[in-house]
Amino acid sequence: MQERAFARREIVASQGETSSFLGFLLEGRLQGVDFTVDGREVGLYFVEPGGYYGELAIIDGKPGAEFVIALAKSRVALLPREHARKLIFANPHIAEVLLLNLAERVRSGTAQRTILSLPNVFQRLCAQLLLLGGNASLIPHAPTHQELAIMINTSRETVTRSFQLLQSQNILQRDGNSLKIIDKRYLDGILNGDIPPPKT
Amino acid sequence: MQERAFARREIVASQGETSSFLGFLLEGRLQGVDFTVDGREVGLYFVEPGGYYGELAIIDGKPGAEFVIALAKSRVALLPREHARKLIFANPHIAEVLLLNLAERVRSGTAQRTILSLPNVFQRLCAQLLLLGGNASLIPHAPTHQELAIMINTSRETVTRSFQLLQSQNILQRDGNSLKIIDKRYLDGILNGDIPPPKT
DNA sequence: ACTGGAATGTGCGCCCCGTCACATGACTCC
DNA sequence: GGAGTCATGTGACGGGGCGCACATTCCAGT
Repeated sequence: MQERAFARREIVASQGETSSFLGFLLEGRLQGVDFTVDGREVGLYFVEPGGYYGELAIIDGKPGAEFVIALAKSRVALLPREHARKLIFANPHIAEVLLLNLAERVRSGTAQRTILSLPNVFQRLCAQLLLLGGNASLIPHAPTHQELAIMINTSRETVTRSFQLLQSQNILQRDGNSLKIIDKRYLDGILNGDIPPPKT
Repeated sequence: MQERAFARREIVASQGETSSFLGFLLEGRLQGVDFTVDGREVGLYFVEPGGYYGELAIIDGKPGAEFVIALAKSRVALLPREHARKLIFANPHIAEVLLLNLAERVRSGTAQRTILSLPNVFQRLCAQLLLLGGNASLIPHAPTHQELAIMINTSRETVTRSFQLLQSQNILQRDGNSLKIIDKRYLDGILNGDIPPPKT
């Protein structure tokens, strides 16, 4: 298993290519992105340290449906495809783990889909922030406004404006490269409609 | 393996319940739906005959994240959970098939996500119709406008209006319960921007 | 420390489409 | 075959937010 480093904005895996590796993210942050026919970027998922990418190609041998891009300087460990396949099918235990992981992938995809259905951009942003934060209140290597925007189907400008609002209300705080969620309850409130999304 | 029939609009599997069956759709059409906190319906996926639902619960034992509803009168074959699990883990070949199927599920989820990123409703509708049709030009048991609307994040009225347009241009044709795509090239054209989406 | 590029911040006009309200048409079930 | 329910059609209105344009700030690399 070899290790490789990627600079910010570097392409980790290309759409249309059958990756010959299963990649584990050791450090940094990755994003799966697709492009619509008209050139618009679409954010599919984030990969956090401890996560991985490229399982689909390992399983079905089909070319990747998306690009994987390093959002921050990242280190990944690469497991060759054949090696990975042997590992999986020789050991039913590993196969089960993989199944569990894939199931988790489907579930997180569903969660993201549900976020997208929120009619209001501000709500979508709050939901995405909660998802990013998980239980922790600190989000290291925070994605840029643009990277967030394509995840929640909106424009970069609108994300900026929403951030302004959140920061001025002391809900959110920027700390260099990280993002700190001060008032999680407010985000929750926006999400389920207890607090109406602000006008401008 | 027992068989069960569901009437239109009947709930096949409930959100929050750990299903104890893997269900194969023999006939009809199912839809996976979720609800946002504010009660809005969200369409996640369609299940066509030959497809199945409830694999996630079989794999990870967690409760279903969504409802599964019969869009038309449907028949399903139910395989008990423990039975399914034994089948899967006893036979590495079956496990691989399941992995392949799950991978396909992830890929189709990604495709749906990409559709959602199209800024124009009319484009999203055309994309969804192409996806529904697959290679065939006939869509049996066509979903209602409402059911389509929640798949592509729009309102029922807008779908109706778009349908009016498509039918008046002889792109699409309704035939009772089925839908016939007359001019597939037009839909493709709308999708990749060769043909600009009509104004009203 | 400089400097160029990236990221963020902000005003403004326009238009798509969500929502409401209601009409009409289609199917099912007594 | 009548009645009630569900699906489809259609107009009017209003606002959210996209897109454009530009200013400012941050930061990495030399």
